[in-house]
Amino acid sequence: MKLATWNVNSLAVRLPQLLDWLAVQQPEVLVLQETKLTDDKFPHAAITAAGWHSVWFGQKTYNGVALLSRSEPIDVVRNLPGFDDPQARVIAATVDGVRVIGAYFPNGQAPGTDKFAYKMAWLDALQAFVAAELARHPRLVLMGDYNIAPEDRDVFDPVAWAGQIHCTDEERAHFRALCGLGLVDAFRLFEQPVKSWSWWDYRNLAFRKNQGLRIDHILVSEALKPQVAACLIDKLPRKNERPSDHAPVLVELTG
DNA sequence: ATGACTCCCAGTGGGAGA
Repeated sequence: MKLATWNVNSLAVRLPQLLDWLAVQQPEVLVLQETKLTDDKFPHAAITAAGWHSVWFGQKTYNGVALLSRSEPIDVVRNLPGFDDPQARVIAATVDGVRVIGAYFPNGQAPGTDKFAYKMAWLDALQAFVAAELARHPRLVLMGDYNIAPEDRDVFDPVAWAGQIHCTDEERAHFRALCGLGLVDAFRLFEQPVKSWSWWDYRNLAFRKNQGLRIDHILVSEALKPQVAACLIDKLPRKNERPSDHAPVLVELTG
């Protein structure tokens, strides 16, 4: 069973690339972030025609998430229950007995700003939600654009980025707290190439120079950990014309 | 170097992203 996450940075722009990628990779489940579409504009028909179920939760201009799956998704949850939020950032569903939470974590802009405070409050609410979901669904995957680089080895220039957004102690503590609920970073279960990133700035020829961050993650529960056979970042879509600034991350579960 | 690029909504520029 292959599951994946991809921040597409506008599904309206990236739909052809998404359909191409689905045809090649054939994931059982894919969660999307930054669809930037109101629900009435979600390209449901094209995705259905390609052979995937889809559920979605979006808004105008910013944010927006979706979950695509080969099997029908059930028990769909949109956003964090009890956390009143005008921003569309979370979609969860059960697919083939696996609870999948897809999330677009807030950017946070910079420490000390209102947006950073929002990120911290959102992370508190996410942690409570994941804990409750784990209690009901031991077989669980939390994946998406975390906007957190967990360790210095996830940053191309850790000295320049020290204390900057995505790399602050507060954000990294939240990442570790999520792991403390009984989740593990699937990517780090395997030997990986050094300088593995999931995002590269559009500016400065960053992709060509491989200057990026690893901020898109797949965390799996302890119950699923023995089934994790592989986890990788697919850099190919970043080489497309008009690419998203993020690459998809995939995990393969046996059985 | 408070930049660089891309997307969006707007409207002939500006905010946000990371």
